[in-house]
Amino acid sequence: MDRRIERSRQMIMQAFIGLLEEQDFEKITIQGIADRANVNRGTVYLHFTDKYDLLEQSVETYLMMLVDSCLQEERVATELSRELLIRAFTYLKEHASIYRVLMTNKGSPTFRHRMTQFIKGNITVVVNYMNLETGIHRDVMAQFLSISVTGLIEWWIVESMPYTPEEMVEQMTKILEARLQLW
Amino acid sequence: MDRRIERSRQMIMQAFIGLLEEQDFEKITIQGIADRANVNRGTVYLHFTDKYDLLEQSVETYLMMLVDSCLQEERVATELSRELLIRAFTYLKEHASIYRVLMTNKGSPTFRHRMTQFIKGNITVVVNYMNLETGIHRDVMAQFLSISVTGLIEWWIVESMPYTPEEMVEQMTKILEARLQLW
DNA sequence: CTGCTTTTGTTGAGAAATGAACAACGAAAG
DNA sequence: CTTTCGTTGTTCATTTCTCAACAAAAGCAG
Repeated sequence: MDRRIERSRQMIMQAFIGLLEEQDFEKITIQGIADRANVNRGTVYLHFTDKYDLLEQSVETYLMMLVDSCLQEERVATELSRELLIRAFTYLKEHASIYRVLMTNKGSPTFRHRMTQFIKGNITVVVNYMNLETGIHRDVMAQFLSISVTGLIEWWIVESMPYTPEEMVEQMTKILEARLQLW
Repeated sequence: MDRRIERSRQMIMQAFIGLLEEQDFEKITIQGIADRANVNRGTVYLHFTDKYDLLEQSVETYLMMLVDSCLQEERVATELSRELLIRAFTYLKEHASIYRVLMTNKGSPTFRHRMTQFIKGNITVVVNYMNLETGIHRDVMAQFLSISVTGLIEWWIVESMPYTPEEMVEQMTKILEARLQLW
């Protein structure tokens, strides 16, 4: 397919995220986005109907890029492997500037929400293969795991990644393998 | 003017310099440049006749960008001001990856040569306003100064900029103001 | 409220970039 | 030597992007 399309979309979304880092979503203008992307204003309308569509598509695109980065060869995650998680953390670290904006932007909780949704979809498959102790419902387990992973990732990014991807995954497995007796 | 032109030229030249950093000039292919620039191979031919033209134009363009960066408002340098030199060093530092390649690439001494030429052109004006001690010819003085500046800049870049721009300019003025008695 | 400016979304003509195809050439491999 | 193989430089029809102009809506100062 014509590489101008992908390039224009990329430049526009990048510029948009960049502006989102500096100013409030409502303050951002199409003209400003076009200027920063070094693209004609009309080109923005060629790919996105308006600001809100641009936000939505950006969220979706960057979520998919994150997913693709850790589902390299397997294509289907039948198990929540350590390597997969490490790849995810590593990718996030490499593109921290973008994902920090998407994660922390209070104006739109869309990205974190969509991310949780997606992780839950995948984790549900894994949970269905698990041997659960009696009394634990699979849907509760899936919800618990996905919200935990998302939450840990968000914390890690907000805190400017205080641990390496490996350490984070190590921590997560340790926590999950431990029998937490809080009461 | 159509911003696609400038953008394409930029992307191609950037990709070219990037490749020049990794491999020998003769080993570089138009296809490789196009790939790295994320541009159709035909587009390269739309702007440059061949590899050699691309090298020439890159040298000229990046030299002019360096010049523009330090001739911000004055437009004409009637005096070799400290500020002008600091701006030059600072700009070089900011775009070190590009200018290191252009400066050190043994295959083509073109950039350093053109740079010396240009500096000499400007310094000649300055020298004509100087009060010279008897016996010093203005053309010799101009040649001496321009080759000194270029040489110092080259050394500074090759050595990975061991001093700040301010320190370098300070050093230069000290050297020039000193009465060197070597024999 | 009333101008005044900025931003928006849309249009059309024209320019630039695209992919695909081509013949020609040199280099490497059999 | 002949046969691949990759690169080159060029062409062409098609698509995308650009610029400029426009009317309408939104934002804002007096």
